[in-house]
Amino acid sequence: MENFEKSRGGRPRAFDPEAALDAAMHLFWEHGYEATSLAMLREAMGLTPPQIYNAFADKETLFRRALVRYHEKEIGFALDALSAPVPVKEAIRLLLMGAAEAYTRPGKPGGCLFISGALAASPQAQGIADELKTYRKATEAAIAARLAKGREAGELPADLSVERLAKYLTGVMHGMSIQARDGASAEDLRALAETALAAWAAEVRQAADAKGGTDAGPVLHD
Amino acid sequence: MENFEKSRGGRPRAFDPEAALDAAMHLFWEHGYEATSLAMLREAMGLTPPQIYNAFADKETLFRRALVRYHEKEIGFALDALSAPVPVKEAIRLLLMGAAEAYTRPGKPGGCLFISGALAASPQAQGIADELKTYRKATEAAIAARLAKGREAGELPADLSVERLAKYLTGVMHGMSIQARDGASAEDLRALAETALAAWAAEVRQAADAKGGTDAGPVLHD
DNA sequence: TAGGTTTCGTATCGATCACTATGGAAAATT
DNA sequence: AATTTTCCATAGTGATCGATACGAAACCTA
Repeated sequence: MENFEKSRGGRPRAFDPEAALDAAMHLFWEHGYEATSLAMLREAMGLTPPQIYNAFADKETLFRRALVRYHEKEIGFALDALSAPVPVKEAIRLLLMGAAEAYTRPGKPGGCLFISGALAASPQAQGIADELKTYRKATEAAIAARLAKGREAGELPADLSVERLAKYLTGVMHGMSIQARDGASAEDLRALAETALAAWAAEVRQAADAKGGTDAGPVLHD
Repeated sequence: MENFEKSRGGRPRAFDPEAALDAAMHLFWEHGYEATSLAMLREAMGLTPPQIYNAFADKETLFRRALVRYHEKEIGFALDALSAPVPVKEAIRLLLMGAAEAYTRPGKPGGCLFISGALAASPQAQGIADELKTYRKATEAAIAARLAKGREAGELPADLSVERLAKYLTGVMHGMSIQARDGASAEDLRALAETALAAWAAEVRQAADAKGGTDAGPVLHD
């Protein structure tokens, strides 16, 4: 596993590319893509500009590599939760609770890089914003897929809209990310997740009630 | 109302400051504070740099004025909903449905300026990020206040945590803002809000059940 | 050791950033 | 009309942006 990249002759690198990438990832996570200057990266990575550009091509490539590393190293909880051999409700619970922990990890920036990285961007960085949107959409799609699997397994009402519920759950995670940025604690986020999960029960109950013929009408219209 | 600022002699302005501020607000809304350059502002506002600086001091002051204008002109729905003479549940419903509409208004950038403006920022723009956080926290506090008022009116269980519920509802609004940025339609957001409001009913029911002595246990643990 | 290859450190590159000095033009005041 | 005051347009300011040119240094192969 070590020395994966074969030496092709020439002077060897005087730094660890993965450690440098980690430093860059944390900086992007904290300040976003455009607001992170090369001067800041240089200091955090402990490298000179030519070292950075030789190893990572340019700032945009460095950011995209940081996204991949973030996806692999920081938010594995999401894939773990959605692929866990548990009922769909428990899987979603693991997902939200994992987010509560990952978004408030000590020593790490609050929230999710896929949101903080570039919600708004200059026209020049539109491609970066689009890339992040793609990551967010992939999460939503993964949630929808897990919900659909649960529905097919009979764990959810057959007439439940998984797309709609996935949008809600993704939105809740996004909201948790911003709350984390605003200083919410892991416990705050867990409480938020609990309330969000209560909606799940209500939504399912509502669908089940409608199915059973005892339609109680819109839940909130009283 | 017109000619509010008295002429103090000298050559009058050749442009409408409010129209220029509107243009700046939309640009900040779309691209965020730091990613909006003066060149972009100059073109969108139809002004020369000295005109901008004479009227608005500097970029930061211009942005803060844009925030005030946004608060007054674009998201009045929030204050309207929270101060409407209706039961608290209906007020919150108005709030979320108002957000669904405001975040997807045709011809306007998606989402909320208070979120898109600067979730992440460079160290130099930390003050701007803090200012936006203050606006977000004010919304959360206003929601909590309305919930507390409803609780005192007997519309909510006495043991309900308004802070916790306010954090959830604020988080949902934040999530709606990001979903809007990612292309969600007003109908998508209304559906998201409906699901979020179902959580409300579940949470209240849960508290009421616990109060009534028929504790059914955590809703989702089955 | 000679040749080839890659990275190293130093010193920048042009472009763009937010911002302003300057001087004349236009309107209000006297 | 004379004076004062403010705004206008032109043309730039120094600073920082992302990204490099250059030649020396350090490795490999032969």
